Parts: sequence; structure tokens; C-alpha cells
Amino acid sequence: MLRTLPKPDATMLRRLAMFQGLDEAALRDVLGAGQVRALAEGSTIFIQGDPGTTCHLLLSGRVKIQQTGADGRQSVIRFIGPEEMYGTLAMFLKGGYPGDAVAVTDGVEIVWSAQAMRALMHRHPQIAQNALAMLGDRLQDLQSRVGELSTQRVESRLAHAILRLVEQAGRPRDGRVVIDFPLTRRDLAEMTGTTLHTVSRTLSAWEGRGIVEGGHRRKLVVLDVPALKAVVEEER
Amino acid sequence: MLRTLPKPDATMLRRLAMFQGLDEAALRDVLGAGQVRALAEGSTIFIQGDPGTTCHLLLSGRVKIQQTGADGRQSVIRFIGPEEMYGTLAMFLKGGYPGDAVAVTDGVEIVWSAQAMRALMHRHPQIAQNALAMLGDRLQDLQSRVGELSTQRVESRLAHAILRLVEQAGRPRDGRVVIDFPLTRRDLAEMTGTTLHTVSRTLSAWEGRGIVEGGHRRKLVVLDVPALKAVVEEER
DNA sequence: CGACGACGTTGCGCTGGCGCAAACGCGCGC
DNA sequence: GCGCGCGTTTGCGCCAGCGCAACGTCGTCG
Repeated sequence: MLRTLPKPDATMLRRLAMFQGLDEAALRDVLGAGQVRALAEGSTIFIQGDPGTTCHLLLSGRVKIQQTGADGRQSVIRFIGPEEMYGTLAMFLKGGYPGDAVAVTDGVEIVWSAQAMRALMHRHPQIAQNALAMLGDRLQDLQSRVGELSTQRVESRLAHAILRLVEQAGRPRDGRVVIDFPLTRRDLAEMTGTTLHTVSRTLSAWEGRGIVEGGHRRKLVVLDVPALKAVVEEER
Repeated sequence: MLRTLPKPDATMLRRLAMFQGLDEAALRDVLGAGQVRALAEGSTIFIQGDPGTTCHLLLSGRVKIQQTGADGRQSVIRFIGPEEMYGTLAMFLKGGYPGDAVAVTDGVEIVWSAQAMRALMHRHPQIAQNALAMLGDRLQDLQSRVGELSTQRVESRLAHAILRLVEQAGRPRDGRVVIDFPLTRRDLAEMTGTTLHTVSRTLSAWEGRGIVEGGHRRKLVVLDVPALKAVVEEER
């Protein structure tokens, strides 16, 4: 598993927000500083609280970031898809990684040591600028979620969460949208701040109305995206 | 109001996380690029959605950052106290300022244009690094609040919010802690994602138990900090 | 191939907290 | 000094959603 895999083309990095505005040579420099490795489904990549010593770029597969609160309650912070970075800010945080990272499917990623990334940022200040902009976006996103959590009701929040997943990981397939990685009711509950019971009930109701189709685990099919959007908009 | 006021000592900046690790000359450079100005109670400093063209450092007084959601619902993001910066990330955000900033008391601040701040970051890369670390902290804080909002109940959230205020703006006064800037029940409600009714009820209850003392508006006195902490910890 | 375990579904009762509504008190402006 | 208005308090009814619990279903491993 720790065997080094062949590296992808440096031009791939150009698509990433993190490496915007870098020239060819810089991209090769960036790529050269990282290690490619495989991720096995279910394996833990880093653990909440550990000092942030790595930066990750997922090439394929899917990774779940989850947090355990002081009271032991879990919450799912986000899902990472191909060509997304994660664990990047931990190197700047006193508390280390803010959550656990677990591979929910097999996958491949590039890893940089925090040291290497710091050196890269030093050699190419544009990266730090980009990181700042990305963090800003994340912050904004989180802030909107705070607003959402406190004002919307469960149904809206769930609809919103699923729409995010559709946006990020949805695979259109003759009119429907398929989210085909292991996504439990518990995950959805922890993403929306509710219980798996309520998620199950709501999803059942939607299934009855032809909005979604819940395969039993590891698959969620959205039949009617507009209907979900309607649920989000729904005034109380 | 737009009259330029005398600038404070450059060494003051050294206390700020944003300017850690800068030498004397750099601090003077930073200070020189900003403008000092007065803030009148009730005045609006910037408006949600406007392009982020300024960075602010509050010297005295108190500023409230609030957000209006798509559904028109308001939420209070945070309160700014002396020696805190705000509006700093808006220059990196596509959406401009993420919220409105309103002075809740008279005050004095330093303002930099986004241009000037960008130039400063370019001349002193350490500032960008510091900004990254600060953003990271903010992100972490927000993430914990997301968890809190979704799992804790109103009472805990309210207690937590008040404790934050005590921490940040509390003035110890013979055993009690006084928060002496205009803080309405509505503000507290919008900070904790509840209604002013529930806040009022809860505060009344606490008043009965000798935990707080609610002056009618513009003042909140916390008599028993440990009791509040106990409320936060309280298992369901 | 049978049993176990993880995940999902559903019913039921309870309650925290919201919406509505009315009354009150403090401070401000006239 | 008087009245008006904002902020607050409090009562009441209601319902979304949680906790508990039992049951169903699928995948897996011995």
C-alpha cells in the first residue's frame, strides 16, 4: 500500500484552485515534492487531533472527514471527491487535524509532507494566496451552513445536503442522478445534525413521492432534483 | 467622521496575531498604509455582498457582524472588540463581504484598502502566513459551532454564547462579570439560532437561579460563571 | 448454508421550543 | 412631564423531531 505509484501528468494540477497561476516548471516542482499512494476502502488516513504533518490531494475514490465532539457525538464535516484537497489547513492549526479522514472507497492520492508544502509555498507565494482564497470560500460555506442549521428545519437541511452531494459527486444516468459510494443514513444524519431515524423517515416519504430511490445502502438515486430544490426553498 | 485621527503607536500592532513576526520597520510600514477614523454608534461600516475593498482593525468600541440569509433571516456571526480585525477575508472572497458590519458603540478603528493590504502582504509575506493561521483558527471555531448547533440544545448553546462573550468582552467587577455594550435578546437569539422568546425565558430562569442579572437592555451581568459552564457540560 | 451482525424501517409517546398574542417597563423625543 | 415605541416578559397551544424499541433485510463469514 505504501508502494509508490506512477505520477499523473503535471498539467492536471493546473485545474486545481490551489495551484492556479503557476507556470509549468512550478507545477512540476509541486508534483515532484509529493508521493502518490493507494488508499484501501475503510482505511484511516489521519486522526483528529494528530499534529498536521501532511497535505492530501485525492486523485480517485472518496474520503469522508468526520469530527468527534467533546461529548462524543460524531459529525460528518464533508466528503472529498477526485481532484479535491484535504488536510491542507491542519498544518496551520494548533489543534492538529480537525477531524478523522477515512477512505470510503478504494482510491489514489498524492501526499505532501507539511514541510514540503511549506517550502513550496515559500518558493511559490502564489500557492499561499490561493490557499487563502480557498480557506475564505470554505469559511463562507461553513458560515452559510451555520445559518442553515439554526434556521431551517430538518427536511430542508437534508434536501440541501443531498443537493450538495449531487453537485459534487452526482453521476447523471438517463435522467436520474446516482450517488454511488457508501453513504449511510447515519452519515446523512451526521451531516445535517439530526438522527438516523428522522433521515430514514424523511427519505421513505420522499421515496413514496418519487423524489429519490434508496438502494439499500451504498447507493442513492435522485429522481427529481427540482423537487428537492423546492423542499429547500419551502417557506415554513 | 472621516477626519483622520492621530495614529497609535506602531508597537501596538505587535500584539496582534496578524502582524506576528514583523520587525519594527515593517510594523511602521503597516501602520503607515492605514487610516485611523472614528465610528459612531449605529453606523454601518460595510454591507453584505459589497466587494471587499477594506480591512479593519478596531481600536476601541464594539462592532457587530451580522448576516442576512436567503430567506431574510438574520444571524449574528460575531462581535468584534478592541484589537480585533474584521472584514479581512472579504478581499479574497468572490461574494464580497459575508455580512454587514455595524458599530454598536462609538469607537475608533484603522482601515486599510484591500489594495494596500495586498501590497503589504506582498512586501511582508509573513502577514499572509499569519492570515492563513488566523483563518484556520476561525474555520476551526466555526466548525465546532456547527457541531454545537446541531447537537446541543438551546440552553447549552445560549450558555456557550454568553461564555464566549464573557471571555471576549467581559469586565470583571467585584466577583461578577459585566458585559456592558448594547446586547439585545434578539442578538443572543441570532447568535444561538433560536428565538428571542426562548432567550428571554431562559434568561429569566437563570436570573431566578442567580446565575445572571439582566439589566433592561444594554447590560448583562454574569454572577455565576461556573454555573454557566455546568449548563454547557450538562448531558442531555 | 445457516447464523450473526450491521444497516434500515416503522410505530409510539413525549417534550423542547416555536408561533402567536397580550401586557409591561424603560428610555427617548417632543 | 407625557406619550410613544422599542425591547422584553410571560402565558398558552401545538407540532416537529427525538428517544426508545421492535422488527425487517441484506451481506458476510465461519
